[in-house]
Amino acid sequence: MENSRKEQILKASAKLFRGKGFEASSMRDIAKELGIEAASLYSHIKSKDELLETICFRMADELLKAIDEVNDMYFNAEEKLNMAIKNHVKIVTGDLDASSVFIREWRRLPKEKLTEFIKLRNKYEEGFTQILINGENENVFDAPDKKFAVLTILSAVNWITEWYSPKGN
Amino acid sequence: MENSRKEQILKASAKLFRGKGFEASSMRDIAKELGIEAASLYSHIKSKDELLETICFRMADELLKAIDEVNDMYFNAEEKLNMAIKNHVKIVTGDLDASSVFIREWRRLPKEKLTEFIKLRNKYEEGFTQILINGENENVFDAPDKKFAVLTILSAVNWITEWYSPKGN
DNA sequence: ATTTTTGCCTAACAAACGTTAGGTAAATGG
DNA sequence: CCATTTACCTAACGTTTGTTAGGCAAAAAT
Repeated sequence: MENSRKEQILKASAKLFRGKGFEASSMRDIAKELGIEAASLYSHIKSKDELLETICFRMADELLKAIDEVNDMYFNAEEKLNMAIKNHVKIVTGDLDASSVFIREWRRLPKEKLTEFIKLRNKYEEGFTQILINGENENVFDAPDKKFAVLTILSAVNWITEWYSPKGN
Repeated sequence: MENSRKEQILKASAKLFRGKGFEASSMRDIAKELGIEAASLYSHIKSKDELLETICFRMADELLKAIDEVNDMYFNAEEKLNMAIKNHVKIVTGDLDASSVFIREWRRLPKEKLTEFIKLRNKYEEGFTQILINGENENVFDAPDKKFAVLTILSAVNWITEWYSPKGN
């Protein structure tokens, strides 16, 4: 169940999408990575778009679940922010290929799925914003423009995928 | 000289590359933006790759020139860092389309140009690193891992292109 | 006034793309 | 032991892609 052919295809897709981008990675490239023909992929998946969708929405769901858990816990705002960032880093470093695609290639989602994705992403950002609002009430943070602060935090954190290597520091 | 046809093509390309990505923007799309046929573009440019190259390397050169100027000036490290970031922001906000392409689409450069581009980008980052080293000698900054600090600064600053609007705040 | 250059056009190209159809051999299940 | 499903194959499709060839009218240069 875990290493099904579909899962292997997703893994190979994420690797290629990360390296060369979504549109520059052809079905024939993905197939070659697995040692099969391009047409054979369609025994397991419906379309190329489905691959990008699955990768992006899986990451989004995982991140959303994590921040919801943090926000439901009864910690103070400082602890919450700490936990949220730690979780984010853990998830992102847990699958660098998929994360890179999630961060970098989501724009290539088909229009209809794109708006759905952006909705999820905004929800995630609101999770962070909520922590900052809590922090302001507790007088521990001072962030007049919360939206701005959240984006700055996430932009810095997301840069991980560019330099983090599993065996490096 | 300033609004030559080639310059118009570059402007339209940057806009499209930013919006839909390099590979998803066809020559026919770019031509339509200018009200001409795709084949007509080739009176002014050599290839589609040339468009991406010109956009990316122009930005790189402009940024490099700016940081070199700052680093040659005799300010203390704090002033230098301030100036460098201010310049970066000014350049990036000066042409958001080109900057987005520079930040987001440089990966799609042809292999040979890609390594050249990365060399320039590293040089730029070293400009920042140099400032942090100066600051450490002057005991005004404390950044044990300079490479990391520089990337964090730049990642935050580059996020501008995602939210900054010429008429907004 | 005549040549040259410029800036566009239409038509077409070969290559690459995502995807479908139809088949085959091996694994699976009753 | 036979039926069915699974996982792959080859061949081909229609479309889109970047790009070239060749032409034509207007503008610029001589």
